[in-house]
Amino acid sequence: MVSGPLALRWCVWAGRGDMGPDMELPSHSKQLLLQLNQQRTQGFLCDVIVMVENAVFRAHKNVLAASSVYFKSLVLHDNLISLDTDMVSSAVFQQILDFIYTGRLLPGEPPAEPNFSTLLTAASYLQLPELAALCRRKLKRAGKPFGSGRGGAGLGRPPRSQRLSTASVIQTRYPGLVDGRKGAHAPQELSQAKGSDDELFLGGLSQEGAHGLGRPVCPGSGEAGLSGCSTNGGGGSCEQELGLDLSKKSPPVPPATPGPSLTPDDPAQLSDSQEGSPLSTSAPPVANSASYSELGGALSEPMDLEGAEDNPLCLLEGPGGPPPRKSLRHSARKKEWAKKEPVAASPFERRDVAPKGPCPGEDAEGLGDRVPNGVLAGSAAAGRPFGEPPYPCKEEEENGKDGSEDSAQSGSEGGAAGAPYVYRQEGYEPAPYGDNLYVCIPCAKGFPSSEQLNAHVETHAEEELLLREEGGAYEAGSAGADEEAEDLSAPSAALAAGPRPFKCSACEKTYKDAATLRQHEKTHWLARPFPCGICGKMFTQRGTMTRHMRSHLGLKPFACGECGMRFTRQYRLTEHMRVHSGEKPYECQLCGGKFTQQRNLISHLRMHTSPS
DNA sequence: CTGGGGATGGGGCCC
DNA sequence: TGGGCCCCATCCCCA
Repeated sequence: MVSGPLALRWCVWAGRGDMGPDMELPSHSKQLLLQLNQQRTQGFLCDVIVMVENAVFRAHKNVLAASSVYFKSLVLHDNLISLDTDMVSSAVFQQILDFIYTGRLLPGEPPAEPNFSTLLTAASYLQLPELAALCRRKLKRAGKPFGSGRGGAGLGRPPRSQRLSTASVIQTRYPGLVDGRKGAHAPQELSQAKGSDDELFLGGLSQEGAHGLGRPVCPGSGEAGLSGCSTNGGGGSCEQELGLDLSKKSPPVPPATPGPSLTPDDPAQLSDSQEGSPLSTSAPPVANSASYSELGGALSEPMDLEGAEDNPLCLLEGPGGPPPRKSLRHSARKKEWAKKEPVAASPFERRDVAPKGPCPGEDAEGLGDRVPNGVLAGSAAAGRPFGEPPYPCKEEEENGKDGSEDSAQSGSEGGAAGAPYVYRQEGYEPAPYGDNLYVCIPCAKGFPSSEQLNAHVETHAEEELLLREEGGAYEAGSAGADEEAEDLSAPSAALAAGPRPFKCSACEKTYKDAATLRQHEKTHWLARPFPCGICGKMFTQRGTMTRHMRSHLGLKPFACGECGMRFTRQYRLTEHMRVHSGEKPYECQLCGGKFTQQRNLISHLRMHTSPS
């Protein structure tokens, strides 16, 4: 098949040349381009994702490669491309992508004359000679000096205000992409980094994204929209049916699972798989050009899948078919989330714009008028990798620059009462500076960021350790930590399994190292520092959040070698394998009943112990 | 219809 | 950061 751009070029060539007019279809190239652009906006057959700032754009490799040598080199080996945000902003890239697909410079959002300086910079960077020439002409005509370097008028990055409007640009242009509910758009996100399993799942992601974008759908376990996409028990077999090996660690699934021998040039691989894409490590590709945060922001009602059927992007419950069981389960679970976390405020705070204090007129939950777009405003501005959720990045936290974590409070778990370290969510001071939202209860000190509070807490622990090592009693009061004075004798039981000098000041638990203690102490916080970029659910641990993201994205790295069923966790696969092996290692001591899973034994034991 | 078991998904937490 | 394990919730099947 002649690819789009090739066909276009052929057409151009043919138009010029030897063929007679009767051999030429004048509208062919136009129609072709129109189709391609339409497909792009729908995400249909898009096989590359371009990440700019926090926005992601889906496109076709062929088209990009045909437009730019630079892209050509990039898309050859990567399905996920990250552009230098100093050279091109998401807003500018939006224009450029439009240009590539239409041959025209479309007005921005709001409609305005393109900034040819920034465009020129970006065009030069992206090696789009035609666009660059166009920009030069325009600039020359306007009598403006131009250069392709950084700084001044040539800056690729528009002013922050402009960058902030990216979401609205995207939203306006592709409303369906950002209008939906959780899951329905399952942004193709890579929350993982550096060769993690998730890296391999972009294929699945793309596929899922494509579900939502007009491709034939094979959601979860249900409708076989794609030929050969079979229903499979717990679902999730589509990847393998599509020839996507999403499993790095588990044994390859026999049917239709290509080995790693595929080269990047392999069309099959080009289609969806992200294997081997180094850039895929940090970027959560989303729909066509929806921004990560935007999705999150738009998905501030994450549990609500109602109405998703109206949306062509619906991934889980596509129209015209009974929702697969899994979808229902998902739906039910999401609602359960909603029940559990009524205060699921959007975590996507504009951290660098909004004051850490209250937004005027903000409601109690912090849902008010806040721009649900932390990444766009903050992370993106900071050039934060896409995969980074919209909470302060490590560096920022370490520098104490951020970490306000000032958005959502799940509050449903985490031990509000008696928590020693509290994120103060009420009683904000309007002052933009000096509101120390993180309070160490033992010593009543406030800190502007969780990281600083962390560091402070660590000093408590280290102090304690030091004092223990010196054999001295912990001196209360001197450091204002008198509340901790009482419990300094390490529980001997805990020490039995090795020294565990780090004791939680909120509970009796002890740990071997400060890091684990810190991790544990976060469970006592009201604030959960790690929000899901898709649904906004907050987590105390990054790992839990990334694992959670997998569930959004249908990332199932672990495939059963027997039946091909896939799982999000290795442990699940291990459990599952007992189904095939018949192994029932868990035995009820009361009735002798055997179980394949411990949890089912526990459930069974309850049956014994319950009054009924 | 109900209860029990099998199986799966997700979150919390520790290592 | 990921693995492993625990717990809870849920669905499906079957007696």
